[in-house]
Amino acid sequence: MKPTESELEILHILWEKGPSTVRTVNDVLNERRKASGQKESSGYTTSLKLMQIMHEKGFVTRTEEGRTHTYAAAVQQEDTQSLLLQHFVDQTFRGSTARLVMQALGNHEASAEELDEIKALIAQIEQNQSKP
Amino acid sequence: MKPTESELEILHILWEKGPSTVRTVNDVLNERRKASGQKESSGYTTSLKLMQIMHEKGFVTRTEEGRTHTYAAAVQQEDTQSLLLQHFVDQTFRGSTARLVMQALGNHEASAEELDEIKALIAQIEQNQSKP
DNA sequence: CCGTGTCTACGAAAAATTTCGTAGAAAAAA
DNA sequence: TTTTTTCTACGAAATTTTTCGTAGACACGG
Repeated sequence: MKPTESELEILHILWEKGPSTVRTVNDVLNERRKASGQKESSGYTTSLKLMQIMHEKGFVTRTEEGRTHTYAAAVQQEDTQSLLLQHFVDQTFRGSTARLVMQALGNHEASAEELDEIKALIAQIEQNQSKP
Repeated sequence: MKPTESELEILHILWEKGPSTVRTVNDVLNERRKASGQKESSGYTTSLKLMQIMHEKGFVTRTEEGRTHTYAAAVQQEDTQSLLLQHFVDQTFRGSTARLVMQALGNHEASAEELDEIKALIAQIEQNQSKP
């Protein structure tokens, strides 16, 4: 299943910081929102509610430590990104991964190192294609 | 501004088929939805309403021909994809285009021709980087 | 001419997502 | 101990997006 936009924000924090309390997540969330200036800060109970919903959906696990709960991501970052990417490619590029990559490389300037990484990856894929 | 999911579906049809009536768009929409089996078919007035909203938002233009209206995309496909891509990279890969590309190339098998295209593009970018 | 079908406009229901207010329990501070 | 803060639970607003029902105008076939 696909996490919503807000759920994804929280997942990123859990992936990066590891298991965390609602308080921590909410603080980081608001720092980031403040830094980027894209969204409003949200109240504590908003994050709490979201994380409870994510728990119901199975996106996070929860352990009780005394009064407070500690949440941890229950889904892998790469799996989730892969799932979202699939949807995005279908929706925005009508399934053409090549178009997506071209657009991505065309717009944003990737560093020389990143380009090298990508070249290496392509070479590897070609290897596998020639020797199946 | 960013089109919603449904609005994007309609834009794809207008980009591909050129200026079209609501009837045509709705038919194609339902064919595609039926083919992929992902979503339910939607009624005529649903598409009509969506396209009216898109007109208000400026995503499409509209010309009256007798009783019926013909709609055309008012935004460029590449511009829109670029905008959506920007949001998606920020949201899902926290801004790392390189990660996105790696993930995209890693998951889906691109054809040899596509890989060649991408390699050519990378070469071109490297050209521009060495000669700024 | 008359019924039937198709078109637009419009409001509002339905669904999905996000946000918050309040209550009660537990902890911490005073 | 008393007060204040901090937690969870929960329901329900507020928002956004999608869908549909209905009405009135026009066209077309019979």
